[in-house]
Amino acid sequence: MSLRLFDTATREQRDFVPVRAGVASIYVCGATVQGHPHIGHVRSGLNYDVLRRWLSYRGLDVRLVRNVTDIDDKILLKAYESGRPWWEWGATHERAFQWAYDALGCLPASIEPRATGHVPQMVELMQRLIDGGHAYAAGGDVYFAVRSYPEYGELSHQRPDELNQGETEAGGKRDPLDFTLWKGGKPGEPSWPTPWGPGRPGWHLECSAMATFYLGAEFDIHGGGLDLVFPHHENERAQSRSAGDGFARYWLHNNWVTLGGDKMSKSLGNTLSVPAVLKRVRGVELRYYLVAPHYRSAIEYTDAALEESVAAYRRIESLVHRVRERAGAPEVAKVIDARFAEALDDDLGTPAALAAVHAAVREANSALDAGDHPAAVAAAERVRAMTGVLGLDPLDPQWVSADSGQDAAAGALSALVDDLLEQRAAARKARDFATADEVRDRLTAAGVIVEDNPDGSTWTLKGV
RNA sequence: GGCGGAGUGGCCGAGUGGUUUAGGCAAGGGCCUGCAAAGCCCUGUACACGGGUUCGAUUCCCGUCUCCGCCUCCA
Repeated sequence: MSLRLFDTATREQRDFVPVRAGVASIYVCGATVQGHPHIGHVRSGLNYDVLRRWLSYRGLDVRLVRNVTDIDDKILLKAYESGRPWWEWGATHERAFQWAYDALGCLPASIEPRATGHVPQMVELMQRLIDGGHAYAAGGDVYFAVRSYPEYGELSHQRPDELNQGETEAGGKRDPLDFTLWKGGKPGEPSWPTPWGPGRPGWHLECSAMATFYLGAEFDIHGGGLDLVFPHHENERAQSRSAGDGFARYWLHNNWVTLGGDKMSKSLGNTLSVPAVLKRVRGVELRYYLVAPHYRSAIEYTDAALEESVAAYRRIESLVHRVRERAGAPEVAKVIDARFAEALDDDLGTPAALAAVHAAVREANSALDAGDHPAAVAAAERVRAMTGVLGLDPLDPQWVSADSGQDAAAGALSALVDDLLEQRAAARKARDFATADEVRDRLTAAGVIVEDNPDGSTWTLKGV
Protein backbone atom coordinates (compact mmCIF):
# COMPACT_ATOMS: atom_id res chain seq x y z
CA MET A 1 0.00 0.00 0.00
CA SER A 2 1.38 3.33 -0.97
CA LEU A 3 0.28 6.89 -1.34
CA ARG A 4 -1.70 7.72 -4.43
CA LEU A 5 -2.33 11.32 -5.44
CA PHE A 6 -4.65 12.80 -8.01
CA ASP A 7 -2.50 14.56 -10.57
CA THR A 8 -4.17 17.42 -12.40
CA ALA A 9 -1.98 16.84 -15.43
CA THR A 10 -3.11 13.24 -15.96
CA ARG A 11 -6.50 13.63 -14.30
CA GLU A 12 -6.05 10.41 -12.43
CA GLN A 13 -4.53 9.03 -9.31
CA ARG A 14 -0.91 8.03 -9.55
CA ASP A 15 1.35 6.22 -7.12
CA PHE A 16 3.59 8.68 -5.41
CA VAL A 17 7.21 7.88 -6.20
CA PRO A 18 9.62 10.62 -5.09
CA VAL A 19 12.41 11.85 -7.32
CA ARG A 20 14.92 11.16 -4.58
CA ALA A 21 14.31 8.16 -2.36
CA GLY A 22 13.40 9.16 1.15
CA VAL A 23 12.82 12.80 0.33
CA ALA A 24 9.58 14.54 -0.63
CA SER A 25 9.97 17.92 -2.27
CA ILE A 26 6.91 20.11 -2.38
CA TYR A 27 6.34 23.58 -3.74
CA VAL A 28 3.13 25.32 -2.79
CA CYS A 29 1.92 28.62 -4.15
CA GLY A 30 1.30 30.67 -1.07
CA ALA A 31 -0.02 34.13 -0.58
CA THR A 32 0.08 37.21 -2.70
CA VAL A 33 0.35 39.54 0.24
CA GLN A 34 -2.04 42.19 -0.98
CA GLY A 35 -4.63 41.79 1.77
CA HIS A 36 -5.80 39.82 4.78
CA PRO A 37 -6.19 36.04 4.63
CA HIS A 38 -9.67 34.56 4.41
CA ILE A 39 -10.59 31.01 5.30
CA GLY A 40 -10.21 29.90 1.70
CA HIS A 41 -6.56 30.91 1.65
CA VAL A 42 -5.96 29.07 4.83
CA ARG A 43 -7.74 25.95 3.59
CA SER A 44 -5.10 25.66 0.93
CA GLY A 45 -2.32 25.93 3.49
CA LEU A 46 -4.04 23.34 5.63
CA ASN A 47 -4.38 20.82 2.82
CA TYR A 48 -0.69 20.87 2.13
CA ASP A 49 0.01 20.80 5.83
CA VAL A 50 -1.89 17.52 6.09
CA LEU A 51 0.00 16.22 3.05
CA ARG A 52 3.38 17.04 4.55
CA ARG A 53 2.44 15.61 7.94
CA TRP A 54 1.35 12.38 6.28
CA LEU A 55 4.54 12.15 4.22
CA SER A 56 6.57 12.84 7.35
CA TYR A 57 4.68 10.21 9.25
CA ARG A 58 5.53 7.80 6.48
CA GLY A 59 9.18 8.52 7.10
CA LEU A 60 9.96 10.89 4.27
CA ASP A 61 12.17 13.91 4.76
CA VAL A 62 9.82 16.65 3.61
CA ARG A 63 11.14 19.80 1.99
CA LEU A 64 8.27 22.20 1.75
CA VAL A 65 8.64 25.52 -0.03
CA ARG A 66 5.75 27.92 0.21
CA ASN A 67 6.39 31.17 -1.57
CA VAL A 68 5.30 34.68 -0.80
CA THR A 69 4.50 36.90 -3.74
CA ASP A 70 5.49 40.27 -2.39
CA ILE A 71 5.50 42.29 -5.58
CA ASP A 72 2.66 42.53 -8.07
CA ASP A 73 0.22 45.01 -9.58
CA LYS A 74 -2.29 44.82 -6.79
CA ILE A 75 0.21 45.22 -4.02
CA LEU A 76 1.54 48.33 -5.71
CA LEU A 77 -1.96 49.66 -6.32
CA LYS A 78 -3.31 49.04 -2.85
CA ALA A 79 -0.23 50.36 -1.16
CA TYR A 80 -0.44 53.45 -3.29
CA GLU A 81 -4.12 53.95 -2.49
CA SER A 82 -3.36 53.61 1.20
CA GLY A 83 -0.41 55.91 1.09
CA ARG A 84 1.98 53.28 2.37
CA PRO A 85 5.25 51.99 0.93
CA TRP A 86 4.66 48.87 -1.18
CA TRP A 87 7.17 46.88 0.87
CA GLU A 88 5.45 47.78 4.11
CA TRP A 89 2.08 46.82 2.67
CA GLY A 90 3.43 43.43 1.69
CA ALA A 91 5.22 42.82 4.98
CA THR A 92 2.12 43.72 6.96
CA HIS A 93 0.00 41.20 5.15
CA GLU A 94 2.68 38.60 5.14
CA ARG A 95 2.54 38.74 8.93
CA ALA A 96 -1.24 38.45 8.82
CA PHE A 97 -0.94 35.27 6.79
CA GLN A 98 1.72 33.94 9.10
CA TRP A 99 -0.51 34.60 12.09
CA ALA A 100 -3.41 32.79 10.44
CA TYR A 101 -1.30 29.77 9.50
CA ASP A 102 0.01 29.56 13.05
CA ALA A 103 -3.42 29.93 14.58
CA LEU A 104 -4.61 26.91 12.61
CA GLY A 105 -1.60 24.79 13.40
CA CYS A 106 0.16 24.82 10.05
CA LEU A 107 3.69 23.64 10.57
CA PRO A 108 6.20 26.14 9.26
CA ALA A 109 7.44 25.55 5.74
CA SER A 110 11.08 24.66 5.23
CA ILE A 111 11.39 28.10 3.75
CA GLU A 112 9.02 30.81 2.63
CA PRO A 113 10.92 32.61 -0.10
CA ARG A 114 9.86 36.03 -1.30
CA ALA A 115 9.80 36.90 -4.96
CA THR A 116 11.80 40.08 -4.48
CA GLY A 117 14.65 38.14 -2.95
CA HIS A 118 15.14 35.95 -6.00
CA VAL A 119 15.62 38.28 -8.91
CA PRO A 120 19.02 36.82 -9.84
CA GLN A 121 17.44 33.38 -10.19
CA MET A 122 14.75 34.87 -12.41
CA VAL A 123 17.28 36.64 -14.59
CA GLU A 124 19.20 33.43 -14.98
CA LEU A 125 16.05 31.57 -16.02
CA MET A 126 15.08 34.27 -18.51
CA GLN A 127 18.54 34.14 -20.02
CA ARG A 128 18.25 30.42 -20.54
CA LEU A 129 14.85 30.87 -22.16
CA ILE A 130 16.08 33.61 -24.47
CA ASP A 131 19.15 31.58 -25.38
CA GLY A 132 16.91 28.66 -26.25
CA GLY A 133 14.57 30.72 -28.36
CA HIS A 134 11.65 30.47 -25.95
CA ALA A 135 11.58 34.08 -24.83
CA TYR A 136 12.32 37.52 -26.19
CA ALA A 137 12.80 41.01 -24.91
CA ALA A 138 10.72 43.78 -26.37
CA GLY A 139 10.33 47.32 -25.25
CA GLY A 140 11.73 46.70 -21.79
CA ASP A 141 9.48 43.69 -21.20
CA VAL A 142 10.44 40.07 -21.57
CA TYR A 143 7.87 37.63 -22.96
CA PHE A 144 7.56 33.90 -23.14
CA ALA A 145 6.85 32.60 -26.63
CA VAL A 146 4.01 30.17 -26.03
CA ARG A 147 4.11 28.70 -29.52
CA SER A 148 7.68 27.63 -28.92
CA TYR A 149 6.42 25.08 -26.41
CA PRO A 150 4.30 22.47 -28.19
CA GLU A 151 2.97 20.95 -25.00
CA TYR A 152 1.41 24.20 -23.87
CA GLY A 153 -2.02 23.48 -22.43
CA GLU A 154 -1.34 19.92 -21.35
CA LEU A 155 -1.62 20.65 -17.66
CA SER A 156 -4.90 22.51 -17.80
CA HIS A 157 -6.17 20.55 -20.81
CA GLN A 158 -6.72 23.64 -22.86
CA ARG A 159 -5.94 23.98 -26.52
CA PRO A 160 -4.08 27.18 -27.20
CA ASP A 161 -6.28 27.91 -30.20
CA GLU A 162 -9.40 27.72 -28.06
CA LEU A 163 -8.24 30.13 -25.41
CA ASN A 164 -10.11 33.35 -25.18
CA GLN A 165 -7.63 36.11 -25.16
CA GLY A 166 -8.89 38.53 -22.60
CA GLU A 167 -5.41 39.30 -21.47
CA THR A 168 -4.39 42.87 -21.37
CA GLU A 169 -2.61 43.86 -24.49
CA ALA A 170 1.01 44.43 -23.82
CA GLY A 171 2.98 46.38 -26.32
CA GLY A 172 5.71 44.14 -27.56
CA LYS A 173 3.99 40.77 -27.77
CA ARG A 174 4.58 38.82 -30.93
CA ASP A 175 1.63 36.55 -30.27
CA PRO A 176 -1.44 37.25 -28.15
CA LEU A 177 -0.86 33.99 -26.26
CA ASP A 178 2.57 35.05 -25.05
CA PHE A 179 2.79 35.98 -21.42
CA THR A 180 4.99 38.37 -19.54
CA LEU A 181 8.06 37.10 -17.77
CA TRP A 182 9.35 40.49 -16.81
CA LYS A 183 7.71 43.88 -16.73
CA GLY A 184 9.75 46.85 -17.81
CA GLY A 185 10.15 49.51 -15.16
CA LYS A 186 7.74 52.41 -14.99
CA PRO A 187 8.44 55.68 -13.23
CA GLY A 188 7.53 55.51 -9.57
CA GLU A 189 7.51 51.76 -9.46
CA PRO A 190 10.14 49.59 -7.84
CA SER A 191 12.54 47.97 -10.26
CA TRP A 192 15.56 45.72 -10.40
CA PRO A 193 18.29 45.73 -13.02
CA THR A 194 18.48 43.09 -15.73
CA PRO A 195 20.38 42.71 -19.00
CA TRP A 196 17.17 43.82 -20.74
CA GLY A 197 16.63 46.86 -18.64
CA PRO A 198 15.20 47.59 -15.20
CA GLY A 199 11.83 46.21 -14.22
CA ARG A 200 9.99 43.85 -11.96
CA PRO A 201 8.98 40.19 -12.04
CA GLY A 202 5.96 38.92 -13.88
CA TRP A 203 3.79 36.70 -11.80
CA HIS A 204 4.70 33.27 -13.13
CA LEU A 205 8.43 33.60 -13.32
CA GLU A 206 9.12 33.71 -9.60
CA CYS A 207 7.65 30.29 -8.87
CA SER A 208 9.69 28.55 -11.53
CA ALA A 209 12.84 30.27 -10.39
CA MET A 210 12.34 29.64 -6.68
CA ALA A 211 11.02 26.11 -6.95
CA THR A 212 14.01 24.88 -8.88
CA PHE A 213 16.46 26.96 -6.84
CA TYR A 214 15.39 25.26 -3.62
CA LEU A 215 14.13 21.89 -4.77
CA GLY A 216 16.17 21.18 -7.89
CA ALA A 217 15.37 21.07 -11.59
CA GLU A 218 12.93 18.25 -10.99
CA PHE A 219 10.91 17.87 -7.82
CA ASP A 220 7.91 15.97 -6.60
CA ILE A 221 4.77 17.95 -5.94
CA HIS A 222 3.51 21.35 -6.93
CA GLY A 223 0.35 22.48 -5.18
CA GLY A 224 -2.03 25.36 -5.04
CA GLY A 225 -5.65 26.38 -5.43
CA LEU A 226 -7.73 25.19 -8.33
CA ASP A 227 -7.78 28.65 -9.79
CA LEU A 228 -4.04 28.53 -10.32
CA VAL A 229 -4.17 25.72 -12.85
CA PHE A 230 -4.53 28.20 -15.65
CA PRO A 231 -2.77 30.32 -16.45
CA HIS A 232 -0.34 30.36 -13.55
CA HIS A 233 0.73 26.74 -13.33
CA GLU A 234 0.44 26.14 -17.04
CA ASN A 235 2.83 29.01 -17.57
CA GLU A 236 5.21 27.91 -14.87
CA ARG A 237 5.39 24.51 -16.42
CA ALA A 238 5.86 25.89 -19.91
CA GLN A 239 8.74 28.14 -18.96
CA SER A 240 10.51 25.63 -16.77
CA ARG A 241 10.25 22.74 -19.18
CA SER A 242 11.27 24.95 -22.07
CA ALA A 243 14.33 25.87 -20.07
CA GLY A 244 15.16 22.19 -19.76
CA ASP A 245 14.01 21.57 -16.21
CA GLY A 246 11.92 18.52 -15.44
CA PHE A 247 9.94 20.54 -12.91
CA ALA A 248 7.03 19.12 -10.90
CA ARG A 249 6.03 15.49 -11.27
CA TYR A 250 2.65 15.76 -9.56
CA TRP A 251 0.25 18.69 -9.66
CA LEU A 252 -2.20 18.97 -6.80
CA HIS A 253 -5.01 21.46 -6.64
CA ASN A 254 -7.35 22.08 -3.76
CA ASN A 255 -10.91 23.20 -4.20
CA TRP A 256 -12.20 26.33 -2.53
CA VAL A 257 -14.47 27.57 0.14
CA THR A 258 -17.64 29.04 -1.26
CA LEU A 259 -20.01 31.44 0.38
CA GLY A 260 -23.58 31.61 -0.84
CA GLY A 261 -22.62 29.29 -3.67
CA ASP A 262 -19.90 31.52 -4.99
CA LYS A 263 -16.19 31.23 -4.72
CA MET A 264 -14.90 33.39 -1.93
CA SER A 265 -12.98 36.19 -3.50
CA LYS A 266 -12.09 39.73 -2.84
CA SER A 267 -13.61 40.96 -6.06
CA LEU A 268 -17.00 39.59 -4.99
CA GLY A 269 -16.54 40.94 -1.49
CA ASN A 270 -17.81 37.69 0.00
CA THR A 271 -14.79 36.79 2.05
CA LEU A 272 -14.71 35.56 5.59
CA SER A 273 -11.52 36.52 7.34
CA VAL A 274 -9.69 34.14 9.60
CA PRO A 275 -9.68 36.49 12.59
CA ALA A 276 -13.45 36.97 12.25
CA VAL A 277 -14.09 33.23 12.38
CA LEU A 278 -11.65 32.77 15.25
CA LYS A 279 -13.74 35.11 17.34
CA ARG A 280 -16.40 32.43 17.36
CA VAL A 281 -14.51 29.14 17.29
CA ARG A 282 -11.05 28.01 18.31
CA GLY A 283 -8.28 27.50 15.80
CA VAL A 284 -8.36 23.74 16.15
CA GLU A 285 -12.10 23.74 15.52
CA LEU A 286 -11.78 25.79 12.36
CA ARG A 287 -9.00 23.46 11.30
CA TYR A 288 -11.29 20.46 11.76
CA TYR A 289 -13.94 22.16 9.67
CA LEU A 290 -11.55 22.87 6.82
CA VAL A 291 -9.73 19.55 6.91
CA ALA A 292 -12.69 17.18 7.30
CA PRO A 293 -14.04 17.35 3.73
CA HIS A 294 -11.92 15.99 0.91
CA TYR A 295 -9.48 18.58 -0.39
CA ARG A 296 -10.80 18.37 -3.93
CA SER A 297 -14.38 19.08 -2.83
CA ALA A 298 -15.72 22.55 -2.48
CA ILE A 299 -16.79 23.62 0.98
CA GLU A 300 -19.94 25.67 1.02
CA TYR A 301 -19.51 27.68 4.17
CA THR A 302 -22.43 27.99 6.55
CA ASP A 303 -22.50 28.88 10.20
CA ALA A 304 -24.47 25.70 10.91
CA ALA A 305 -21.88 23.49 9.24
CA LEU A 306 -19.12 25.17 11.22
CA GLU A 307 -21.05 24.56 14.44
CA GLU A 308 -21.44 20.91 13.53
CA SER A 309 -17.73 20.60 13.09
CA VAL A 310 -17.21 22.15 16.49
CA ALA A 311 -19.54 19.56 18.02
CA ALA A 312 -17.83 16.72 16.18
CA TYR A 313 -14.38 17.84 17.21
CA ARG A 314 -15.40 18.30 20.82
CA ARG A 315 -16.61 14.74 20.88
CA ILE A 316 -13.07 13.64 20.08
CA GLU A 317 -11.50 16.14 22.39
CA SER A 318 -13.73 15.37 25.36
CA LEU A 319 -13.02 11.68 25.01
CA VAL A 320 -9.29 12.26 25.19
CA HIS A 321 -9.71 14.53 28.19
CA ARG A 322 -12.05 12.07 29.89
CA VAL A 323 -9.57 9.26 29.48
CA ARG A 324 -6.79 11.41 30.83
CA GLU A 325 -8.77 12.28 33.94
CA ARG A 326 -10.21 8.88 34.66
CA ALA A 327 -7.79 6.33 33.29
CA GLY A 328 -4.46 8.06 32.96
CA ALA A 329 -2.79 10.29 30.44
CA PRO A 330 -2.67 8.74 26.97
CA GLU A 331 0.58 8.95 25.03
CA VAL A 332 0.70 9.05 21.26
CA ALA A 333 0.38 5.53 19.88
CA LYS A 334 3.26 4.23 17.79
CA VAL A 335 0.91 2.52 15.39
CA ILE A 336 -2.16 3.95 13.73
CA ASP A 337 -5.23 2.12 12.46
CA ALA A 338 -4.84 0.50 9.06
CA ARG A 339 -8.14 1.98 7.98
CA PHE A 340 -6.84 5.45 8.73
CA ALA A 341 -3.64 4.92 6.79
CA GLU A 342 -5.47 3.48 3.81
CA ALA A 343 -7.77 6.49 3.79
CA LEU A 344 -4.92 8.98 3.65
CA ASP A 345 -3.06 6.88 1.11
CA ASP A 346 -6.08 7.19 -1.12
CA ASP A 347 -5.45 10.74 -2.30
CA LEU A 348 -5.57 12.12 1.24
CA GLY A 349 -9.02 10.84 2.05
CA THR A 350 -9.53 12.81 5.22
CA PRO A 351 -13.28 12.01 5.48
CA ALA A 352 -12.64 8.29 5.72
CA ALA A 353 -9.65 8.95 7.97
CA LEU A 354 -11.87 10.84 10.38
CA ALA A 355 -14.38 8.01 10.31
CA ALA A 356 -11.56 5.80 11.60
CA VAL A 357 -10.82 8.34 14.31
CA HIS A 358 -14.44 8.36 15.40
CA ALA A 359 -14.48 4.57 15.50
CA ALA A 360 -11.52 4.66 17.88
CA VAL A 361 -13.28 7.30 19.96
CA ARG A 362 -16.29 5.06 20.32
CA GLU A 363 -14.03 2.18 21.23
CA ALA A 364 -12.41 4.23 23.97
CA ASN A 365 -15.76 5.39 25.30
CA SER A 366 -17.02 1.83 25.45
CA ALA A 367 -13.91 0.71 27.27
CA LEU A 368 -14.37 3.54 29.73
CA ASP A 369 -17.98 2.51 30.29
CA ALA A 370 -16.86 -1.06 30.85
CA GLY A 371 -14.28 0.08 33.38
CA ASP A 372 -11.46 -1.25 31.23
CA HIS A 373 -9.01 1.58 31.74
CA PRO A 374 -6.03 0.07 29.92
CA ALA A 375 -8.15 -0.46 26.82
CA ALA A 376 -9.51 3.06 27.08
CA VAL A 377 -6.01 4.50 27.29
CA ALA A 378 -4.82 2.38 24.39
CA ALA A 379 -7.68 3.51 22.18
CA ALA A 380 -7.17 7.13 23.19
CA GLU A 381 -3.51 6.80 22.26
CA ARG A 382 -4.54 5.75 18.79
CA VAL A 383 -6.91 8.69 18.65
CA ARG A 384 -4.02 10.98 19.51
CA ALA A 385 -1.76 9.44 16.90
CA MET A 386 -4.33 9.72 14.14
CA THR A 387 -5.54 13.18 15.00
CA GLY A 388 -1.91 14.18 15.28
CA VAL A 389 -1.34 13.35 11.63
CA LEU A 390 -4.19 15.69 10.82
CA GLY A 391 -2.85 18.36 13.16
CA LEU A 392 -5.84 17.89 15.44
CA ASP A 393 -4.42 16.10 18.49
CA PRO A 394 -6.32 17.61 21.43
CA LEU A 395 -3.33 17.19 23.72
CA ASP A 396 -0.81 18.70 21.36
CA PRO A 397 0.90 21.51 23.26
CA GLN A 398 -0.06 23.88 20.49
CA TRP A 399 -3.74 23.55 21.33
CA VAL A 400 -3.35 22.92 25.03
CA SER A 401 -1.48 26.14 25.54
CA ALA A 402 -4.55 27.96 24.35
CA ASP A 403 -6.56 26.47 27.18
CA SER A 404 -6.82 28.08 30.52
CA GLY A 405 -5.09 25.94 33.08
CA GLN A 406 -1.79 27.24 34.26
CA ASP A 407 -2.36 30.71 35.53
CA ALA A 408 -3.19 31.67 39.08
CA ALA A 409 -6.84 32.37 38.39
CA ALA A 410 -7.32 28.93 36.94
CA GLY A 411 -5.62 27.41 39.95
CA ALA A 412 -7.91 29.28 42.30
CA LEU A 413 -10.95 28.26 40.32
CA SER A 414 -9.86 24.67 40.36
CA ALA A 415 -9.43 24.71 44.13
CA LEU A 416 -12.87 26.23 44.67
CA VAL A 417 -14.62 23.85 42.32
CA ASP A 418 -12.87 20.84 43.79
CA ASP A 419 -13.92 21.95 47.24
CA LEU A 420 -17.56 22.22 46.16
CA LEU A 421 -17.40 18.87 44.46
CA GLU A 422 -16.13 17.31 47.66
CA GLN A 423 -19.08 18.76 49.52
CA ARG A 424 -21.37 17.42 46.83
CA ALA A 425 -19.79 13.99 46.96
CA ALA A 426 -20.38 13.88 50.70
CA ALA A 427 -24.00 14.90 50.22
CA ARG A 428 -24.50 12.23 47.58
CA LYS A 429 -22.94 9.65 49.81
CA ALA A 430 -25.42 10.66 52.52
CA ARG A 431 -28.17 10.46 49.86
CA ASP A 432 -28.91 14.11 50.43
CA PHE A 433 -29.67 14.71 46.77
CA ALA A 434 -31.28 18.09 47.34
CA THR A 435 -27.98 19.47 48.53
CA ALA A 436 -26.05 17.64 45.81
CA ASP A 437 -28.27 19.08 43.10
CA GLU A 438 -28.07 22.53 44.59
CA VAL A 439 -24.29 22.45 44.44
CA ARG A 440 -24.37 21.26 40.87
CA ASP A 441 -26.90 23.93 39.93
CA ARG A 442 -24.72 26.63 41.43
CA LEU A 443 -21.73 25.41 39.47
CA THR A 444 -23.77 25.14 36.28
CA ALA A 445 -25.01 28.67 36.75
CA ALA A 446 -21.40 29.78 37.07
CA GLY A 447 -20.50 28.03 33.82
CA VAL A 448 -19.00 24.89 35.29
CA ILE A 449 -20.39 21.66 33.85
CA VAL A 450 -20.31 18.73 36.28
CA GLU A 451 -20.46 15.15 35.07
CA ASP A 452 -20.68 12.08 37.27
CA ASN A 453 -19.18 8.76 36.37
CA PRO A 454 -18.27 5.55 38.16
CA ASP A 455 -14.84 6.94 39.01
CA GLY A 456 -16.16 10.15 40.56
CA SER A 457 -17.10 13.53 39.14
CA THR A 458 -15.33 15.65 36.57
CA TRP A 459 -15.90 19.23 35.60
CA THR A 460 -15.27 21.41 32.61
CA LEU A 461 -15.90 24.99 31.77
CA LYS A 462 -18.89 25.58 29.55
CA GLY A 463 -17.95 26.11 25.95
CA VAL A 464 -14.32 25.10 26.20
C1' G B 1 -17.68 29.49 -27.61
C1' G B 2 -13.69 25.87 -25.29
C1' C B 3 -12.55 22.94 -20.88
C1' G B 4 -13.93 21.05 -16.10
C1' G B 5 -16.77 20.10 -11.48
C1' A B 6 -21.29 19.40 -8.69
C1' G B 7 -26.65 17.90 -7.61
C1' U B 8 -26.83 11.86 -1.88
C1' G B 9 -31.32 10.56 3.93
C1' G B 10 -33.73 16.67 8.48
C1' C B 11 -28.49 18.98 7.90
C1' C B 12 -23.03 18.57 6.85
C1' G B 13 -20.32 15.15 4.18
C1' A B 14 -18.05 10.25 2.05
C1' G B 15 -18.55 6.17 -1.10
C1' U B 16 -19.76 1.96 -4.01
C1' G B 17 -22.31 -2.01 -9.88
C1' G B 18 -25.82 -6.13 -5.97
C1' U B 19 -26.66 -9.17 -0.49
C1' U B 20 -23.42 -5.20 5.90
C1' U B 21 -22.78 0.01 7.46
C1' A B 22 -19.27 5.86 5.66
C1' G B 23 -18.56 9.32 9.68
C1' G B 24 -20.51 13.55 12.20
C1' C B 25 -24.66 16.81 13.69
C1' A B 26 -29.82 16.89 14.75
C1' A B 27 -34.35 13.50 15.98
C1' G B 28 -36.89 9.20 18.25
C1' G B 29 -36.53 4.59 21.36
C1' G B 30 -33.60 1.81 24.89
C1' C B 31 -29.46 0.96 28.52
C1' C B 32 -26.74 3.39 32.22
C1' U B 33 -27.60 7.36 36.27
C1' G B 34 -30.55 9.03 42.80
C1' C B 35 -31.73 12.77 38.86
C1' A B 36 -28.98 14.87 35.01
C1' A B 37 -24.97 15.23 31.63
C1' A B 38 -21.73 12.36 29.01
C1' G B 39 -21.34 7.59 27.02
C1' C B 40 -23.12 2.97 24.77
C1' C B 41 -26.93 0.25 21.71
C1' C B 42 -30.95 0.63 18.16
C1' U B 43 -34.08 3.26 14.39
C1' G B 44 -34.69 6.34 9.86
C1' U B 45 -34.06 3.35 4.24
C1' A B 46 -31.09 8.81 0.59
C1' C B 47 -28.62 9.11 -3.91
C1' A B 48 -31.62 15.93 -9.53
C1' C B 49 -34.74 14.18 -13.95
C1' G B 50 -35.39 10.94 -18.51
C1' G B 51 -33.46 7.07 -21.27
C1' G B 52 -29.75 3.05 -22.13
C1' U B 53 -26.16 -1.01 -20.89
C1' U B 54 -26.75 -5.03 -17.16
C1' C B 55 -29.50 -10.66 -14.12
C1' G B 56 -29.05 -6.03 -11.13
C1' A B 57 -27.17 1.16 -11.11
C1' U B 58 -27.14 5.97 -6.60
C1' U B 59 -22.45 3.94 -8.69
C1' C B 60 -21.13 2.87 -16.08
C1' C B 61 -23.03 5.38 -20.94
C1' C B 62 -26.28 9.16 -23.42
C1' G B 63 -29.50 13.24 -22.93
C1' U B 64 -32.15 17.10 -19.93
C1' C B 65 -32.49 20.60 -15.95
C1' U B 66 -30.10 23.40 -12.13
C1' C B 67 -25.75 25.32 -9.87
C1' C B 68 -20.53 26.39 -9.83
C1' G B 69 -15.49 27.06 -11.63
C1' C B 70 -11.35 28.12 -15.23
C1' C B 71 -10.39 30.50 -20.07
C1' U B 72 -8.48 38.17 -16.88
C1' C B 73 -6.02 38.96 -10.91
C1' C B 74 -7.33 35.03 -7.48
C1' A B 75 -6.04 29.67 -2.43
